[in-house]
Amino acid sequence: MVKEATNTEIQGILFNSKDYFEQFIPQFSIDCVIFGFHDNELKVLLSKLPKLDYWSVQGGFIQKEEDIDIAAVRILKDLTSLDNIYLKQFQTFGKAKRSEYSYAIKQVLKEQNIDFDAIPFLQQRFISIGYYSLVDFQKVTPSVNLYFESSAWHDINKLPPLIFDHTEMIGTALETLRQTLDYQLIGFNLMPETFTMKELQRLYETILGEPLKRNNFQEKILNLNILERLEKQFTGGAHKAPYLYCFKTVSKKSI
Amino acid sequence: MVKEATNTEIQGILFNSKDYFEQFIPQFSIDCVIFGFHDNELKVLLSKLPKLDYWSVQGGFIQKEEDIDIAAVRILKDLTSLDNIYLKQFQTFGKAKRSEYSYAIKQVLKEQNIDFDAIPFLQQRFISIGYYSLVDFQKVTPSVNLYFESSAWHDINKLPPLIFDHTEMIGTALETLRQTLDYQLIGFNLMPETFTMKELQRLYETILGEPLKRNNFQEKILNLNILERLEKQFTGGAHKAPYLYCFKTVSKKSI
DNA sequence: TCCTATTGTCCGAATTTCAGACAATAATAA
DNA sequence: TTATTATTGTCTGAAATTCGGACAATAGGA
Repeated sequence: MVKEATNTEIQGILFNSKDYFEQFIPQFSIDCVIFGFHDNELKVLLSKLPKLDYWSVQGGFIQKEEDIDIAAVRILKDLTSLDNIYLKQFQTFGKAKRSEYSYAIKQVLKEQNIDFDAIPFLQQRFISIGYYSLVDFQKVTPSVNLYFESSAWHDINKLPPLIFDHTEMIGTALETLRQTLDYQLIGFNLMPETFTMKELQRLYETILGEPLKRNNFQEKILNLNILERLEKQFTGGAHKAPYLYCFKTVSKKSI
Repeated sequence: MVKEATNTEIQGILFNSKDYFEQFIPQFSIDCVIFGFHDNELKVLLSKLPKLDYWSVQGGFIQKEEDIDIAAVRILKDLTSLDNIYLKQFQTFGKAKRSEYSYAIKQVLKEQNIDFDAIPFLQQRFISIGYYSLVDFQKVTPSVNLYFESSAWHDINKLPPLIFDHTEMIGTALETLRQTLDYQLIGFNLMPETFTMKELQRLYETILGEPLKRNNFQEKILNLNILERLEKQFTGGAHKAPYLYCFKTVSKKSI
């Protein structure tokens, strides 16, 4: 077991490997699949490795004396600056070889003075607890984790190359979201404050991956009695204007 | 971080703490909630702490280079001697203080020369990945883990005092089982080779916690076309004898 | 003023779920 | 042998739900 501290200069940040071992539980991470809805597309927030077309679900580590659910909230807040968000654990990923970068990737990173092999804490195998969260796209201000170049939203149907088992991870998160949507009203967490019925229908169609009947969808949702009808939205189209709606409930988290 | 090996004599087994650190990932365990069905009751297999009325879901540790799913299969086999069993991960438990024995329990264990405080590997906080499995009650030959006195099946509605967060763990496993039963035919994993329709109905009623209509249950199950009707079962009752059934499918695991 | 595209709602058909009824029958009692 | 009893297998129609088409209302443009 590695114990010695090593100091590494990465992107101008003096990084002390010993800090990791003192602060966090080794071999153990939390990854957070963040879903948002925009332009009639379901998207996930991903971060890009510098100078590589490889992307990653973002995450973090668990402090020595921290509940994992608390850690997940903290990590999500670091990544999105959002609080009080729908956030659920969905699966733990633990293939022995899951968290190894390919030689090619390591080389490119080394050219940029990022050498994970020099950070003992990161050299070990990691088991990762997957959480997924549903956020209001408009409210997120993404931040970029250490070692990454940028963050961006990606359509769930057009995912870029992903590191590790992150493609599978997003797939499992989406499948969990789908199944949960069938019997819980979590979809609303993805909507802005006000919205039309058509926009809500598009969200459901995107998540479920199938078209829904307009009349029946409207009837079903209205019968749930969770929406408040607001003023009409005049979009300028040559047709009847739709109503705007908002949720009756107070806390999004509890829906 | 503790590195030194300590030897401890427990129940006649010379136990080397260093082995733990060399073989397994620290702070990380797998717990396996094993469900069986017998006497019209849904039961879980639990192990008892010696001379204490405290019981535990059984589990094990993950080898350094072992996939967690593989580890779960290995652990289940150790506990039940069964292979090729329905086994699914359902949740990971990670409260910071979840894996601490009370002072009172430690005292009683110490009187029997079981001193967990003397085993550095076990002194740390543990995060545990919960798996649940569905087994044919009749086929299980339970084995008892180190440190435990005996194993026994317990009715899910009459659980004894449990250590750590194991009560919650069993509750979550049961809830997962319930929800999965609604759209997958996993119930069959709990049945013996042959059974009557009434027995199958009792299983469903026990898991779902609600009575079902005999006629509609029979019709629905038969329409699924997964059962093969065998000979009648003459039990000696003064009434029409029911048919025995078995599954058409080959592998139980795949249902 | 008419036309078009979309929205909100209604209503009947199709399907599924639900509940009662009844004949069949294995063992026992008369 | 026959009647009785408890349970099983199946049928059928009612109730509830889902599904799909139709149509009036309407905002803006022609």
